[in-house]
Amino acid sequence: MADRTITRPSGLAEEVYRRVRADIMSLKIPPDTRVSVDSLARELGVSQTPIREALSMLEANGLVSKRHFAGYATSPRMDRAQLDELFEFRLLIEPHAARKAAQAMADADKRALSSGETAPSHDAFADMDTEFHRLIAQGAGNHLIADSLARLHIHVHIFRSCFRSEITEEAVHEHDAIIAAIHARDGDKAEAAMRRHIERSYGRLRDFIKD
Amino acid sequence: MADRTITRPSGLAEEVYRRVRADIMSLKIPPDTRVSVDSLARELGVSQTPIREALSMLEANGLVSKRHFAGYATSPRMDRAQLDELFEFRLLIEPHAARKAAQAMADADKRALSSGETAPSHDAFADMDTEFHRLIAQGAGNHLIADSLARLHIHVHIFRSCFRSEITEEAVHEHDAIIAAIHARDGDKAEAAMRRHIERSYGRLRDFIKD
DNA sequence: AGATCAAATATCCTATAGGATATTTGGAAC
DNA sequence: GTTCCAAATATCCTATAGGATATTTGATCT
Repeated sequence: MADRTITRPSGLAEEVYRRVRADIMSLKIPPDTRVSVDSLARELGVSQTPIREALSMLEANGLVSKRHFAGYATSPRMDRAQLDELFEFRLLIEPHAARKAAQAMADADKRALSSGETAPSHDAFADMDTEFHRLIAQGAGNHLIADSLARLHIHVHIFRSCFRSEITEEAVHEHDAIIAAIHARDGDKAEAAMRRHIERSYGRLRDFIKD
Repeated sequence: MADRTITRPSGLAEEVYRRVRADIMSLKIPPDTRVSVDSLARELGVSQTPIREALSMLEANGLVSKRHFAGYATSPRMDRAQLDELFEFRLLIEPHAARKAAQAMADADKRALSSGETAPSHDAFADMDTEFHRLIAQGAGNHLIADSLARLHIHVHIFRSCFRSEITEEAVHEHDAIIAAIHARDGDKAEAAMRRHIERSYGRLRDFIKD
């Protein structure tokens, strides 16, 4: 059997982008850490040019910052003010997305929504949570909403990982409430359940920050 | 008198980024047009590397798209579906921003808000409109809101320029209503006025698209 | 001991050259 | 006249070399 996969090289830059983003999200590269173009080039075995392109894209997405003649560094961990701003933004977008998803979500996505039952490890729960919110944002049928939330969830993921936030039964139950409302195609309930979920989630994460 | 300006070179990449973004917004580079790295390098008199970094950032912001081994091209003009998505998003964010701005905006920004009275040319009105919405988003005190709206307004600007949308007295009056509500620190009125402004603006722009 | 300054280092920034690919152009066949 | 195919071109992608700058280290002075 020949290889039937379509080869879409897509360029080294995007490959590097995915790799470095994964390293940042897994804290293999911690927040507020210098990222050397030269080191990355040697480690990944590619030239400096695709590294520079990848870092430029990461900078545009707010994961690293550049200072002239001083190189790149990962963004520092969110402080209290940034966490507040992020959840204020999520409260504007995600409840509306849940309402629209309840009204218009495709059946295939609705099934995928409730497929993940078990959440054994911390990483598995984080991935499941990311996928859960991604599916709902996608179900809202608005690419701007989906893209914005994807960007924000990366930062939430990093923040949670910094504090080894344990898996809470509460979050699972809150997810279940949202899933039930979407399956019932009840927009009002889905919006309210999502709002409640985000507010509770905000409360749980806020406890990790004192200042 | 010596030069008291702090020299912040900030890199050629950012300089190129601003320049190309300006060219795209002014339609000097029309939508759906190929952008050659080599041509830009020759035209701007710099090497290819900063051009590549600038284009990577523009791609992350959705102003150009890249295809492997086929180069960059400006994004095509928004179609009806994209316009709908964009204004759905604005309706989620900007009314809330107007409410918060009415409650918390700094006095200096409030004065700047009502400074621009005249709107002689099409370009001048476009700039004034951009600055108006930028000030309100900034007044909301949330960087995520401000950054998101700045990105979206670029696309609105391009869309409007494509159709040589004339200056409407309506838009000016709607702006005045928002300004009055903010000066009165009336959050409810500011939010409602902003919502009305965006809905009317959407109606005016939608007429340019048939499909 | 602490602070200040200069040299050394590591890193970034820019420019140029060569290999690989998509696009375009021209011609031949139907 | 239209369609198909092959060669030529323009462009991108990658790699490497040299100049410029920020950071660090170490010694000297108070």
